[in-house]
Amino acid sequence: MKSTRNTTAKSAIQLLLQQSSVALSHKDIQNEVGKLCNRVTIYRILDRLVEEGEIHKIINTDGVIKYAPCNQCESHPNHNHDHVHFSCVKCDTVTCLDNVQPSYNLPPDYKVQEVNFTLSGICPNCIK
Amino acid sequence: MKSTRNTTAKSAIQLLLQQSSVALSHKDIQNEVGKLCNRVTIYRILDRLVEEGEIHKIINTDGVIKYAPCNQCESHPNHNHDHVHFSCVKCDTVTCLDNVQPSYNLPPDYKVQEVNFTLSGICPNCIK
DNA sequence: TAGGAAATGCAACTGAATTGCATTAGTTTT
DNA sequence: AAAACTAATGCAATTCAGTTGCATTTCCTA
Repeated sequence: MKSTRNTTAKSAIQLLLQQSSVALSHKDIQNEVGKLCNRVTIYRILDRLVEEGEIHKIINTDGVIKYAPCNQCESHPNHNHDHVHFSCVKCDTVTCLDNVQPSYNLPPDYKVQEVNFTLSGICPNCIK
Repeated sequence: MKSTRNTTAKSAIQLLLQQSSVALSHKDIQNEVGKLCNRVTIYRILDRLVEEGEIHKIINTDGVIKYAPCNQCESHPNHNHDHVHFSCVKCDTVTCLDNVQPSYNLPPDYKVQEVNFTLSGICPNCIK
């Protein structure tokens, strides 16, 4: 059986994501961890964390992939990620709005597995 | 003043999109038009069509960019693209659900400019 | 139909992401 | 505590999507 290990790089990246108020891209993380580990390793660690359900992937409206921790995963074992993300065009940050759940009425015969809902505009920090 | 011209390649691509029931990626279009025009030209034509408001861009959940015509643009001059897109994981097609408009309750001080709402799962064609 | 500008083709370039493989470092077992 | 197993890492090379510069072509209009 395949196991997963706790390495220093993995722990550092996981902590980084948990302490960040916004979602981080691969490049953000690379800038932050510096020479702690290789560029390629960051890709692989992020894949692993997604696989393990520790973080989730967000595709921003500009196509850039960002990552954020799954805040509600502990409390909800069968968690889904159907909350709203907000992408600020001014400060270029992506935030998880964990409490905002969108509603919609689909035609019959569509079976939804995942939801990806991103709003873009001006965030409260930038609107002032 | 800058004008825009109707070239054979542009017309062909526009027709292709209008006649397609699903959104098309750059690669889809390239396969379809064959040697009619260059790879780079397709990129530039798609940019132009988006600019002109003839088509809109959809970022799929896997990060692939797809394009679809703006069906309601003629009737709604100040149209927005806040309808739902459905991405089928089985047949890998993206469809515009023009009539499905999501609703959500944002915290105050968020100013929304654009909406990007993509559901993924199994489409009616594949569920049978 | 002639002139000016938009559009195209081609080649080169950029940057993000992936792959293969040798090496390193967690984890488990004795 | 040392050995052994294998996940994880680093590095170099590669792939792929998308962009840019520039010479040439094609469209439009005056």
